[in-house]
Amino acid sequence: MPVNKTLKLNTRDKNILLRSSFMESLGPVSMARMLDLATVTNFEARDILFREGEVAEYFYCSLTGYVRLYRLNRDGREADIRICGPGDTFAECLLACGDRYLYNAQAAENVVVARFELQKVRQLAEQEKDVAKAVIQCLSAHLRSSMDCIANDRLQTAPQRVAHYLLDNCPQDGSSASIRLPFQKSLLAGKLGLAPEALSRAFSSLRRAGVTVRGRIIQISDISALKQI
Amino acid sequence: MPVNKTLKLNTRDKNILLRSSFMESLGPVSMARMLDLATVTNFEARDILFREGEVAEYFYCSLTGYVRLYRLNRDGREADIRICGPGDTFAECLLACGDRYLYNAQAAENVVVARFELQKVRQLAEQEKDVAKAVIQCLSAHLRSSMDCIANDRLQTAPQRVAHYLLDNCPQDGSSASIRLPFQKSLLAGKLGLAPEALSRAFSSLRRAGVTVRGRIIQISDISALKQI
DNA sequence: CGGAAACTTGAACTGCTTCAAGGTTTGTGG
DNA sequence: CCACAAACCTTGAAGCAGTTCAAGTTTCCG
Repeated sequence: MPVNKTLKLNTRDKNILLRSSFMESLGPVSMARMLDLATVTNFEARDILFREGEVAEYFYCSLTGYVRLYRLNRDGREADIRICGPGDTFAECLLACGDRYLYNAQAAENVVVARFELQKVRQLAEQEKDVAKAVIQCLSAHLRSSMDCIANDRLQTAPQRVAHYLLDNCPQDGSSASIRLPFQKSLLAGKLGLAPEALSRAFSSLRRAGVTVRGRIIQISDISALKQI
Repeated sequence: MPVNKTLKLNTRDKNILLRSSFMESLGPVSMARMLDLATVTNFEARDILFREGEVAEYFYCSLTGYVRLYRLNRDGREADIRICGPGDTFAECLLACGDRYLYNAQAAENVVVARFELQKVRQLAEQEKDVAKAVIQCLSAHLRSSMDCIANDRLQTAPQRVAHYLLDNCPQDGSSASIRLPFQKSLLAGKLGLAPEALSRAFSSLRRAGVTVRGRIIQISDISALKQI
């Protein structure tokens, strides 16, 4: 069951929120008004934040931890649509229209989120130009990444998707790198549209390209070799 | 080669443009100013409107015919991201930011499009609230359909995707229906993330559910049976 | 009516899923 | 700090959905 205590923003949460892609571009007035609207909520691992089809009251911003957005088919199989980490907003496409959530949201671990009443943010976006602009920026970024996801699903094999993920999350400079995954491998698998077993096999097929996996730590000995995959 | 003659809007084109999802909600002032910005261009089947990575000057609205948006992988394999018909806008996510096209656009048949200089529409969206709102509506709708696409790709088999498409494009009332596809089957295949052969096999597996195909005409004898697929 | 393009069908193959079993990591309590 | 259990991950084997290639058929359009 969700830990539904609503808390005041502490300094750390506030900083993450102010630096989120949604809020960072706001002017001081809009920023203060958005902060006024925010309430903080904790969820434990596996808690459901909301379900597809439920009447939607809030849009969200993760402050700590990862949230899975996913759909179910009739047999109960799940498909992840997006994984949201600290600073990511979700359910924001309901700001334009729509009164029901479009997917399920589940805490992948212990999570702290800020939420905002959709109705109040809609009003604020009417009044303050920079809020409307932030909504546009945010929808646009998500649309881009969704289109990337469609293209990647349709064009790339499992090892290619993993290589792509590693290169995207890897310091640009240098010929080798080390990454610590910010979440469980099963979450990464879902994000890439794979079963956990397929992710595991993809990692082992990348060994020949110099990728070594130990728990959440991934060593890449040759970045340019990985780009050839 | 593209037929790059720029023409004035005729009455028919103007009507389609005014009823497009982007323009329909605009007030009279914004509508007139958008019309001022529009130029009309024809393309022949297979012409490339723009390529991924090119410097982006315009965003587009189809007035007649269908346009494929797609990406290429290194081997030259293509994956469709979206199919745009009359009244659909594309490349609009560049309004928020970005100076290069994110995908290739190709005319699937003879096509008439309106295009708008991104820079001028950006300015207009700054000035006119209803234009900003139309951008939000438009991005939001595309984000929804992209998320649907991701979920469907990951959850549904080929026959299920086809059944889903038919039900979405089918009059709601009655127990049977007849549909005329608005484009070639190979385009539908791409839209659904399938090879043409897989679409063909999906149709033949739907025969037992009362789906009959003759050219572009598709008869559905039992809509509720199709919903069970 | 004729030719080109589009579609269908078959057969082989590839890549991912599923299921099952064994191994590793993680976190907790003593 | 260690031990232990639970959760997570890996590996193998089998199966299936969709792709690819090739050949034959239908549809479209001048």
